[in-house]
Amino acid sequence: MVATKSTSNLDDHAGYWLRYVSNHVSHAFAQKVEAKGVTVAEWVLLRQIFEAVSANPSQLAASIGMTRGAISKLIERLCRKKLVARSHSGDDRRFQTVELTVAGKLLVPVLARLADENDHELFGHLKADEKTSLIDLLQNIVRRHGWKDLPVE
Amino acid sequence: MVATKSTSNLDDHAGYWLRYVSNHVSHAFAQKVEAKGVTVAEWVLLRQIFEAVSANPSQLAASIGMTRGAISKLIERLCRKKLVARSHSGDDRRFQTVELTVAGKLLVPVLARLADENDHELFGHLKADEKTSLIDLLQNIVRRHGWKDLPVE
DNA sequence: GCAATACAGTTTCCAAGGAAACTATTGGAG
DNA sequence: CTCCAATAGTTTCCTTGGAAACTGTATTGC
Repeated sequence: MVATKSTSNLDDHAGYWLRYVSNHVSHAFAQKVEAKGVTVAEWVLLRQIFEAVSANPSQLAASIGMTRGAISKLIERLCRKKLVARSHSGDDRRFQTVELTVAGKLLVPVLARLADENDHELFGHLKADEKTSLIDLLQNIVRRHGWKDLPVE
Repeated sequence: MVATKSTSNLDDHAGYWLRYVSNHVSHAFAQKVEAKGVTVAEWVLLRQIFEAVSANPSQLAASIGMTRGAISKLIERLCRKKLVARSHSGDDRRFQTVELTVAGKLLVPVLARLADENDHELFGHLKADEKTSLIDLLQNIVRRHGWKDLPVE
């Protein structure tokens, strides 16, 4: 008969290590993009707009997994930095369209390069199959739980 | 000659998926512990004090990877919740000792149970070797980069 | 046509954590 | 002994993001 530990070991939790590594990765990346005057959240949003070409705040909020309020403020900040622009293009005046400015379009590849560098610094030592199986495993978890959004924080 | 993509695919970054999954895991756990009136950061701190039996704020800050200021506030909150207690035990009056109260000691196993549940919900579908290899891989990354702290946010 | 409702975006209020200044205590150099 | 640097903890200020109330626009039911 084996006694059950009253309090299991924190180290056994995958979530613990996931968060541990994830936080370090984000933090390292934050320092890199900070030099370009951008936060991680801003990068994620820029990247999303870049991919979508243009989108409205609500779509962005849903795809990024932030509230509409947070996105509203984030867009406001990016507008002030002249990286994106808002407009009322459609006939329904409730909707806006958010697009990258020229400066924004120029910045995205620069930031993407930093993201590549960061990934390489932190995961570059993994063998190719180790990295793909890690990503596969994580994607499987996402699929399995039906997560659709892309949470930022 | 193959053209280089100007902007690599976000999905290729392990960091992206790591953060994606990690955020969801933390969020799910936050909702579970919220019912016990505790935040994730508070749980991490309680857990750390539980393991150390007693410690001073600076040690806790270092081991948890938060600033001393943040720890100070966190301890203050836990004191108000009667889960930990501060005292000036040593002869050096700059140091304090933080210990779990009886209520705190009783709560830790309850929260640990929730952590187990959460881990099982989110990673329970993995085969045993998949899970251990995931954890090994993450621990390797930590070791390789010499990270010693345990960042919370 | 006109409420009532729904929806997009904004704003307000709040909690949390980092940076750095601040207080109190200790140890050391002279 | 005294002044100064180092250290532990606290506090202040600031940024960020969520919750939920709020504004403005469109749609629907009557």
